[in-house]
Amino acid sequence: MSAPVRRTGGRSAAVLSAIRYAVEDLVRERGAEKVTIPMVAERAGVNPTSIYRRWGDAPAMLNDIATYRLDPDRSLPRTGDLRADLAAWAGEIVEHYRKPLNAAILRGGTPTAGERETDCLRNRRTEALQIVERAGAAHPLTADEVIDQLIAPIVYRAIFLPWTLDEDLAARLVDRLLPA
Amino acid sequence: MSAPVRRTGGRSAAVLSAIRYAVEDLVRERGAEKVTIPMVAERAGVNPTSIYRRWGDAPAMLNDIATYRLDPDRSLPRTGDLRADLAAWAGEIVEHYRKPLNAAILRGGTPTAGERETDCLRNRRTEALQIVERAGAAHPLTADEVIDQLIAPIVYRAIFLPWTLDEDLAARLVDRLLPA
DNA sequence: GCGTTAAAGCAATGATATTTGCTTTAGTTA
DNA sequence: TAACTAAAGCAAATATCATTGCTTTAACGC
Repeated sequence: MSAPVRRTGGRSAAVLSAIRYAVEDLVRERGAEKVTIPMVAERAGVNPTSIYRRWGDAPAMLNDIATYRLDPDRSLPRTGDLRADLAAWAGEIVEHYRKPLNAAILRGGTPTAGERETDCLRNRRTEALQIVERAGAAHPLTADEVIDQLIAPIVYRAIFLPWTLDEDLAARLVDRLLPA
Repeated sequence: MSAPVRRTGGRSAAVLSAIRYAVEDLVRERGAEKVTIPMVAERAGVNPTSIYRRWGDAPAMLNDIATYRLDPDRSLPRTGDLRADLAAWAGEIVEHYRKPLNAAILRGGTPTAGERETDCLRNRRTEALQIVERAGAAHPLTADEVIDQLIAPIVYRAIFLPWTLDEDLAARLVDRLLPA
């Protein structure tokens, strides 16, 4: 009774990739709320059943694909200066959500009541922890503060006020978080 | 060609009220993502068509009902002290989203791509403006700062980390916004 | 290569959601 | 209280989504 051997290459990989492109197009066109699985399947030239069996429903699919797009394994800024690190990191995230597609996926990937945090946001918290821990006792900054004052405003704007995500938002937020 | 005379009383009012109760029950039971229009129609003892014609789709309906739940015409705190006013106001909002029902409605009412801000959040911004303007030049505080540092963290937590909405969150956030 | 079987495709089915034209009810104003 | 007609109700027709058993394809390990 060992775990079945996964077959992730070849056709499966092609299908997955086609689905990703299809989802990205459709989310851009209609908004994440309105992409349905049969829709994605048709656009991707793939059978709906394949999607149902892989993810079960649309939110799960979106969440998975959103996570994929901001690489969880990318390297974090590490200049040695907390302010610079935070600014670079936050800037990266603002840049990410400035793309309408990513903002739309964020909106659509909102967790259902009682569900767990989305993968995408859990990753942000892990990164915040790394950055503040690296700074050590020099700056008494908690991950919660970073989430509340950097991530929350960015995500809030991405969801509700996407047109206010300008290039220097990250810098402004960091300045308020770490006054000179 | 004048605007048709609305008939909001009597039966229409009863229908609206029944729908509100039904939505609230259903959101509590299944989460906002999963309430469908035929579902609330049945629960409310109302014809689905009435809902389709009034709102068009479920997100619009949720947004409207969410707006109603935090009364846009309630009076704002007005102690004369900016810090106290902000704390009371933010506390009210935290309290609101501590009720799982309201958090769920918030999640479900998320705007679709390209759409306008939801009514509910637009109201928050109006309120923020009133509060900071009332304080005048004494405190150089902009509505944007209030949104970024009070509303955004609260809403972010309500959506993604609802279990972190504790009673003194509002106070902590205000303290960070207006250091002693 | 070859065999095993995971994963994709297909098709039929049942369940839901949405639209639409028409009828009925009853809110509003005079 | 009567006329006007907005809004609700009804029912039939569509459209869409989701599930399931079975068949076909082709990835992976030897």
